[in-house]
Amino acid sequence: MIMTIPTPRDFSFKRTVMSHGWSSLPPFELDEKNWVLTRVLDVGNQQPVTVRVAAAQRAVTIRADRPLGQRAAQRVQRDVRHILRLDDDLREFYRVVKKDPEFAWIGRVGAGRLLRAPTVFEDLVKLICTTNCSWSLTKIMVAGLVNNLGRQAKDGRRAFPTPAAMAEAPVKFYRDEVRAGYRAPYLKEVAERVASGALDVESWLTSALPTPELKREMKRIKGVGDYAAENLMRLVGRYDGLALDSWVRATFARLRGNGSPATDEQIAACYARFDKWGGLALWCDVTRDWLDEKAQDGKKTEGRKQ
DNA sequence: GCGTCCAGGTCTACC
DNA sequence: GGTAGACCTGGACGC
Repeated sequence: MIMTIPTPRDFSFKRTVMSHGWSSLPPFELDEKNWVLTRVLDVGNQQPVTVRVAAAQRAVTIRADRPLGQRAAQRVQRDVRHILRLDDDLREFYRVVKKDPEFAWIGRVGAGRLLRAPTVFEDLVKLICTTNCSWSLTKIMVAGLVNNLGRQAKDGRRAFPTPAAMAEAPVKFYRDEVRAGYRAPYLKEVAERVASGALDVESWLTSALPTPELKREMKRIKGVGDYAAENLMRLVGRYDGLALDSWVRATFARLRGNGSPATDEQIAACYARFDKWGGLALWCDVTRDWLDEKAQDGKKTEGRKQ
């Protein structure tokens, strides 16, 4: 079954799927040769569906692995729109960066849409799995979650586990199978809170809370600090946090400090002129050459976060 | 192959 | 409010 969704004029499929490391974490799979993004999507109680998403003329095409009813098809289209940020309006961001010759390229190439999961819960869990470890360990942890707890699609691929499935697994599972180490009780706890309804992380997408308050709410989750909260803020559409980690600091030093380390305050000052878009301008700045590097040598995402 | 050291972000206890 | 140490793992390195 094939579906087509029109895309905004300023949308870039490649820039979006390559916007950070999510496309290399299951259930995402990225075919960088043919530029096809594959993943398993949950469509309610029925069996999950594997979809292959690719760019077309001012549109994306979605190939589902089986015929879908109307409701399931709508759910798939909603998820793809959400994942690719097709409904995000970045025109103001592009107007702001256009004024700066060093950043005007962002609007020209359609950068700035950051790939995300169909649910805030999945993004949150994955971000906890990126903290205080190498990217290779993040991949091991996420694969452990998906392979052990995710529901299976027709082709054997698996969806990301539901909060309920994660809540049922014991802490020992997170420690021994997922290799989450000290994060094990954090993952169990957040899954239990979301599954029970005590914590509604999906509401963060439309929250009216001021950014600092929303960030405080995110940081109340064990395992979520400044770095994880500010990255999650970006994925719910708020870009004033810089989400600094060791890779961003080192890349900033290489690009803008002639190799000399900068303080966090100096980094913030560099992007202050972009106001509420500062975090997005920073991220576009430090990842500008990713697509070029891919084109040149197929460089993987190893050695960096996200 | 084995042991040791290091990097990574957050939590907690302490001042 | 700020700071130091612990948490845990994979990878790099030396032997």
